[in-house]
Amino acid sequence: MNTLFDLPSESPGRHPRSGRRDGHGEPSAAAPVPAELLDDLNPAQRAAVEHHGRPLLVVAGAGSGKTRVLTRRIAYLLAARDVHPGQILAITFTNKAAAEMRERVAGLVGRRAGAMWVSTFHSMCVRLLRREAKTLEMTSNFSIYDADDSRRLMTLVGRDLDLDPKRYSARALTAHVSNWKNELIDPEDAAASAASDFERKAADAYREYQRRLAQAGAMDFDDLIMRTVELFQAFPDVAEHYRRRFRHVLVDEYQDTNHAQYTLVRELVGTAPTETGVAPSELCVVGDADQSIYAFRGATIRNIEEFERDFPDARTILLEQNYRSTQTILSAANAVIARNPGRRDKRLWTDAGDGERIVGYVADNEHDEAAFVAGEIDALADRGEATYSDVAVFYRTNNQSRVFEEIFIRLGLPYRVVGGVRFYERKEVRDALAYLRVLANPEDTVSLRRILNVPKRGIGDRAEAVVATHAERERISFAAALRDAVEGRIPLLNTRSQKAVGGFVELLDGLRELVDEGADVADVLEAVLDRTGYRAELEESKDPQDASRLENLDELVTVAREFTEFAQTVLAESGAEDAGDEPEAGVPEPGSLPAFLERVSLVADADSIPSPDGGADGADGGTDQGVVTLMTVHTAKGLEYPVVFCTGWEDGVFPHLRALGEPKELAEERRLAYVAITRAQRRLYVSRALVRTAWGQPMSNPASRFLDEIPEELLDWRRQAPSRDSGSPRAATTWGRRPGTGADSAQAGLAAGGMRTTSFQGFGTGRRGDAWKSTVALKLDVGDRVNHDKYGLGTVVATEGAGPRATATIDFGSAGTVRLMLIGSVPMVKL
DNA sequence: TGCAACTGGATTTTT
DNA sequence: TCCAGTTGCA
Repeated sequence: MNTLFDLPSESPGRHPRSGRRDGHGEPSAAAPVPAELLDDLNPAQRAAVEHHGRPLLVVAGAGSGKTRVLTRRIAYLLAARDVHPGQILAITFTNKAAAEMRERVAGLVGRRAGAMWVSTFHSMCVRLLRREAKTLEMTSNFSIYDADDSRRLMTLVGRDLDLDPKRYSARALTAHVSNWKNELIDPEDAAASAASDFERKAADAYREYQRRLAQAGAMDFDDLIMRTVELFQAFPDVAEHYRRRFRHVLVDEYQDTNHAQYTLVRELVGTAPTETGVAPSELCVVGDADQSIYAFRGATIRNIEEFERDFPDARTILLEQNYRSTQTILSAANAVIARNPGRRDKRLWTDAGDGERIVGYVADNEHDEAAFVAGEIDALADRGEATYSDVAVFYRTNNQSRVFEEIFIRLGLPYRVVGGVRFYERKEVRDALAYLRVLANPEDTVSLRRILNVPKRGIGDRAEAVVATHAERERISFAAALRDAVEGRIPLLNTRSQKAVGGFVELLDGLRELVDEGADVADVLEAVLDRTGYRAELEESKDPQDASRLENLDELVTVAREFTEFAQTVLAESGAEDAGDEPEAGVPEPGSLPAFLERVSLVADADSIPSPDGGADGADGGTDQGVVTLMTVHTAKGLEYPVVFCTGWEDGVFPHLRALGEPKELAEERRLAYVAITRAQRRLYVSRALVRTAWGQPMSNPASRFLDEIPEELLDWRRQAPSRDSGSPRAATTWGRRPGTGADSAQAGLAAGGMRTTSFQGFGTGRRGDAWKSTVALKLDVGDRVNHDKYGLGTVVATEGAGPRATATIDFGSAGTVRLMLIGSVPMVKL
């Protein structure tokens, strides 16, 4: 969590880490000579740094020195082109990236870096929106709702609109709304273009959701972007103000931008001079289409693919020389990604030599796979070829971490799982923050209702509903309705509840007094935990989970404490020279409650990933060997490790089951595979399991098609699948290497149009040598009618395979079209 | 109101 | 299998 405090720099001239070597082999700080900034760059990198004028797209392959180019370019703008730091806006996706960029630029140019804006899309927008709140006629004090808050709000909306929570789950609705916002579609447009029952209802929900957000003085993550775009489009003078200010805009990870973000960038830099003659700003975007793995969150790869069309005069520079991996690893990555259709050809290369071959392993099951990984890590450590912190284990989905944890614990291998439930997503942390949010913004309904009865104080669902109804009827906020309740103006509320509500309101008032007196955030937080009885309740509990909840709350208090102290140090340091600086409009006072809330809302804690270069920043370094890092491939993006284990390379796992029938999703999975491979510096392992237990059922999984796409000669198979003619009882299921050509289109054709693929299997694992129950439960032909326990009535539209591999594709009407395996206990009868 | 039993669903997740 | 969210009962 150490990047929590050093970004963005709110007060110009502040740069807590200046003077510190940044450890990236950059030229020394202070006044750099322009030539020195170019010295150690390759020709393509240099061109990207020196380029000026037209919009620039830097296509930066994995490990090609992307951050180096960005930071050097900024330093070069300052040193050689006489650009003022205040004219620079650099946008990233993560705080971590922003912090790194800021730090590295500071290492190059020193204190001047402080005046740049280096921030994430979201914090930049928050800053703009708070500043321009008056223009938009909203409070500058708005709460920021994350996915969980949004879902809660949507649940309320769904109930209000009488939507069946099964058909219209808050989850599905918020996803839909998010997509609309990413596309800059407002509720009216959404309603107008709704093409299905679901969309019409979702559009209704969208409108109501927005109304309630506004009422609560809140914005969700997507709003931050969308509203900023609206701001620029509705008020050209505001847009012009910022364009005049930011003459240089740099965007990192451009392949991950969604439509709204793209539009925002476009509005910011402009494409033609304004009426008053402000020319477009200089734009430089950096990215790699092959590493676009967030389409499911609205990122659209088209932004980078069509950059030259969007910005007609643009120049593109390709960075293909890789400084991270061996040629073997790069060749594997190149071969896999080359299978994606319609991509710009790009081939990573290195002069670092071939290195070791990639080790392949076919395990009997996931436990066997984990044992292999653990054994291999042990062996590498024993031989002194790697320390634990050199090693990362990747998997597709979080639940796959379990088997690794089990065996690592058993063997005493130090490890750390990154991801999963994050700190700020923990219930107790969110509860505590909800109190703070209500104190900062009394109208924040979602937070208010969250803590209304937490800890339990006798305000149950009924009481809450009565108050909510009152609020609706009187067209007042929930907070105001609570006050009405206290004053006995809600007849339906019984006296006991009324008393309880009274106590709650009093509690909040008391806490708010504390805030008004200017108490430190940490003290307010302590007061919350004490006065509510939250801490006492956890302390009394015997549940061991509650002990860790307590620890988390203590950690939160520490974070708050450090936040205040940091702000005070900065104020003290900058006080002298920056006196006379007016507080910037819209920026919360450093160290204040709103500032703290903003920070924790916009910070993810992926920051706590132990750095592989030995300088583990986690507190759990344990041994001098560090710890092995376990994470999903998604979290691994942007990281690198000397030794990488790619596990679970099975069709249905990676690529994920739900991607198998969708060429677009399959392409994204392949990019994910590409990301996984290119994380490795020296050694790469790829493994799969023949049988894997999923949802309590053992599943036989064929080899991942991505495995087949790695050229044979790069692979050193440590263990192969038993061959077809080995005569073993398992022979019938051999999933040997399929002819690895064009399999995608065939698969795609098989599973067309949003089809779901499910298999039901009821046999034991091969390991124990069980004979196959090769009885096919149902013999089906095209046209047969069936009744399935789950999907209901259906018609067989296709059959494939025979014996244990027989499958049928069945159209269940409104329940969808499903491909089922027919082996074992199929919950379905033929009619 | 609060607890226990039940049901259904189940990727990935920078902010 | 495991979790969260809902329902039914004291």
